[in-house]
Amino acid sequence: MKDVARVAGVSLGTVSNVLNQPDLVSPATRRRVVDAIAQLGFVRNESARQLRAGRSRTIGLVVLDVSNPFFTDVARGAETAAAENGSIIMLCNSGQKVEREARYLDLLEEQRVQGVLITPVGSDNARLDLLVARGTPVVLVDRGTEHPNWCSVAVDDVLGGLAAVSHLIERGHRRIAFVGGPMGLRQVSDRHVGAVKAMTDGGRDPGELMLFETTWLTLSSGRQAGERIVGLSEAERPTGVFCANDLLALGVLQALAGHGLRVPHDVAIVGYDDIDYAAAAAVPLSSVRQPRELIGRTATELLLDEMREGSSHQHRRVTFKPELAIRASSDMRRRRSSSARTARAARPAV
Amino acid sequence: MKDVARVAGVSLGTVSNVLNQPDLVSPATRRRVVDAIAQLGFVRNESARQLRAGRSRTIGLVVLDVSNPFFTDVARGAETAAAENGSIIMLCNSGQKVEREARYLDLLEEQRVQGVLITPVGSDNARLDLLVARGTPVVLVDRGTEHPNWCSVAVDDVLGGLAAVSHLIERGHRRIAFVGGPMGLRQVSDRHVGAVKAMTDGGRDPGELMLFETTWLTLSSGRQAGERIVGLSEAERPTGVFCANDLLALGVLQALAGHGLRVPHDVAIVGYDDIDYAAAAAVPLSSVRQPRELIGRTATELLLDEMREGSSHQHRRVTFKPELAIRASSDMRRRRSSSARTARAARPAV
DNA sequence: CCAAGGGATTGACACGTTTCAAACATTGAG
DNA sequence: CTCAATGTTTGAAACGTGTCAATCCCTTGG
Repeated sequence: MKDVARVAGVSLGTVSNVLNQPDLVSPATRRRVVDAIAQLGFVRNESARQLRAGRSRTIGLVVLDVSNPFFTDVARGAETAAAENGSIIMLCNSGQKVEREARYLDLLEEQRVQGVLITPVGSDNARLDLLVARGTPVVLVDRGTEHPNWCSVAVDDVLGGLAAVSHLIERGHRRIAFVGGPMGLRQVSDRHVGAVKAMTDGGRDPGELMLFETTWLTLSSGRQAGERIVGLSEAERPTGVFCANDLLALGVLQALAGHGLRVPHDVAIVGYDDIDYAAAAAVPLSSVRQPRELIGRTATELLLDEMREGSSHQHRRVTFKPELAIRASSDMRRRRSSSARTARAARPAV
Repeated sequence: MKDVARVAGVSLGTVSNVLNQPDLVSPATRRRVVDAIAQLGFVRNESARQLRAGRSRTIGLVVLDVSNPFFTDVARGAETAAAENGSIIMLCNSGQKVEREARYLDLLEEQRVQGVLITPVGSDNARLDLLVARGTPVVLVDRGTEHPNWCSVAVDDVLGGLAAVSHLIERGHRRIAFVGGPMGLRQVSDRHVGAVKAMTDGGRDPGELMLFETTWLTLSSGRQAGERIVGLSEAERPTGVFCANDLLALGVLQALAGHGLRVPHDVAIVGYDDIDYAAAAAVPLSSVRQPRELIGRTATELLLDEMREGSSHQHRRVTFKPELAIRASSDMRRRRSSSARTARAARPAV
């Protein structure tokens, strides 16, 4: 900037004004400065701006798994909303590891980000509380909270789990399994709670709900769970499987197909998230749909509101309702010989 | 830091030493400083560090589409390599838009990133040349280059296209189509060139290769292309389709299935990238496999090398060979009634 | 012709670090 | 007791901006 000022024959302050408040500068000088900038190929130094401003123009988004299309869709929504505000999203992948999550939070705090949007790995709030206490707003993504110190955007996962398993029960399935994990993840445990509730509501013994716990929410974890299901005798084997997310469901589907089990005839499957690949799967996958981009967008907007409103901000909790999309993977009435329909019926949950 | 210094009863310089060169500080004072830091909850200001250092510890990665699992895998590889070096990856999504790409490059340059890893949208090098001229190293990802000013990591896309279409020809297909676009993307045009070459090598008229150009490399673009294919009469319809990437291939597959066409019986499909969902598709998808994480890792390492070596750096071009993974979607000999095999044969290309 | 007013420009300071020469303290040798 | 050597600690000077009170210059009304 000093060079620009010299070349344009003006003071440093004027250059700054041209960049930040052009209206204050006369057209003639403005022109000279702009030319000098072009001539020298001057590029603003964002670090210095941040240092001066005290805050960066970056928002941190910490997700569980960038390879999961659910999260990239959330990220896209967040990115759009941030761009409208001149902010940018810094995408961080915790990979479901507490240490990596902590490392990224450190990094983000050191960068003095405007705020953090996060789907936390654990349920330990201490680190996040610290962040908030030091002045970095936090918005919980894809998880509700009763915590007074932050906003949250979530989908009612209990309702989603309920809808999925109610659907399986309604279709006549008796041996039903839940595939998902780790249970430490709130999304997983909530969906499980919903599944259990559906059993109760359907007049079943909730203890009957079989549980296949997985370590990750990935395709390969799903394949492993699928192998375990395949390994069971026909009498033990569940006929309806609800998976905590679509990646697991796709993995299970792959494993079953690999062993010659037919979906939905031998085993029906319902996933969660309704990622684009769900409808494109070997057997189009029934799934509980979440408004993925909207979640990201809303979380970002809550954060921006919080920043603007300052101390007068009232933390808000936004909860969306999930929708069950019924496709071929579960769309067959048990104990009937009706052929699987492939209708893409999407209907409101519950 | 000033506060820490005061509380610990030392000077500012000492606090800095504790943080950066602890060995220089006596254990006793070091202890006092560390305690003060903990007590005050002091967090380094990365902006100030960067300002002082002149460079950030961030590496920019600009990809065409974060929703494409190919790129998230590349990102994972890059992230791992960066972490080993104490750097972090900032993931930017150009969404195949030139303006967004330009905007992100501006942003990255303003942040004084260590370097930029990029899969460019266009073939206009001017903006990147500027970056390099001003001192920000650039590594091209997933695209080769003859340009002297930067390193590149690529996969031989001509070879990949060649392998895919040769495979279709060898399986007895006569009407073959290429689905992909925009042709402005080097990856797409190279794969197309390979496809044309395969026609020639197979003794066909390259003019016979049908072309379905798409706007994007996405599932929905694939579905649209699929609809166009379905719309053709049986006599015109290609029996073998090579798609420029797996998302397109999955889209085509979905459209065909939706209209009752059987894959591979009526139409065989080969994709590109071999993303995880390829093997999990409705019909497991034949695909040209690229070492996705390795691409990201290698690109990052090239960049770090370039930074370390400074002006003595020799730009390098790394090229990987793709491998064709043959699965059910193309694994049937034309004009024979043999049933589709589901073998997961992966064999070296060509 | 003067004073007041207003737009345009300036200059100095602050932001939070790192760095490095200089000052200081301690020790051991002569 | 002095000096040199070694090990610690200090203080001040950058780094590149944004801000804001102060100054300058020009116009306008009296």
